[in-house]
Amino acid sequence: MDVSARRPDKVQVGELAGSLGFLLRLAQLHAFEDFFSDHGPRGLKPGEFSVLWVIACNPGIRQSALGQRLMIKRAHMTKLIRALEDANLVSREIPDADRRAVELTLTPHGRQAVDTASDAFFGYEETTGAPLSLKERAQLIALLQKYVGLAEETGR
Amino acid sequence: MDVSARRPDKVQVGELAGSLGFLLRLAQLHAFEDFFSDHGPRGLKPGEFSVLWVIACNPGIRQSALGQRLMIKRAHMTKLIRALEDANLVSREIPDADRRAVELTLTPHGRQAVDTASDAFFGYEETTGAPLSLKERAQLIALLQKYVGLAEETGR
DNA sequence: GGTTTTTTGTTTACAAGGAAACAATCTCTC
DNA sequence: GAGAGATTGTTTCCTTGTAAACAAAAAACC
Repeated sequence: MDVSARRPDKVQVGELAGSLGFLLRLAQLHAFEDFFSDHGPRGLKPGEFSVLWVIACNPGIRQSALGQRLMIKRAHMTKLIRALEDANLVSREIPDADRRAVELTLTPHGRQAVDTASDAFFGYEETTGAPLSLKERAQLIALLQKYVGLAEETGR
Repeated sequence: MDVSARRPDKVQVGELAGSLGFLLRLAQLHAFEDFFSDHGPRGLKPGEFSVLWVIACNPGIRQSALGQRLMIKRAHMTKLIRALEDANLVSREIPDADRRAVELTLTPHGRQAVDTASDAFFGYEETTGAPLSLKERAQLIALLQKYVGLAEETGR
């Protein structure tokens, strides 16, 4: 074998380069790295923003439904929502119809935080996707939407 | 607002559905979920397998180079390699030419583990990608390769 | 109507992964 | 060749996320 193994850019990954799971992991890390370096800590972290955003889109949504759509486990969701409640961004209400559940709404402060952050988040999204052309980026997004079962539900 | 927010399948995510970072996170979780449910705990976890695999492809590779290619931070890499060494799967050797570095090789036991696992891993990969056609899946993989800078290096 | 089963959220204990400070070695410059 | 600075790996502490056991309420069953 040669000495190329010491040069990071010459590392061979063989068949792994065709593995969907592997590529998705790499791509996600890549996207987050972009996000944090460029965009910087503009207050809300991506996870927090997505939770707030979805609550804004679905006022009164339950923790379980939110967690299923965002693929956040219940145990973790509890902590997230608690933290957001402590930060006075969301309010929890237990409906009379089902007293196990928790219905989530944004506080005025939360609504304002989402408003402020959404420009930065979605604006950033436009400019990312470095080595891809706009067309390729759109194609990638469409395929991912289909893969995760999120197609055709955007605008409705 | 309507009551649809309680039905997990009716949750609206708005513009988030077009966010590359969001989709990548969802897709990765989706892929891992597939993997663990179907494939089950066949010994090696995905992360461990990929590390062993890349060491197999690049004998004598250094921890830093491995970490850069796999996007694993140095602090974490130390722990991973330690665990793999304790399991007698890799061996660490400090080269005379640079005594800071650590060069990694598979032990015979490690080589055997990769051989056994690779069929399961790559075989599984073939069958995954549920709602996508074979063509779409190939397209997705090609786009991801380009996005993460892993194109054209597969077969070499 | 009373018992079982399921759903929903919480708690606790842990695993995965990262940031920052550190020590050792190498490299570069003078 | 003697610092100054960069690289490599390790350690410690912290954040993020998960698994499993639990409690409370609803739904299903008989």
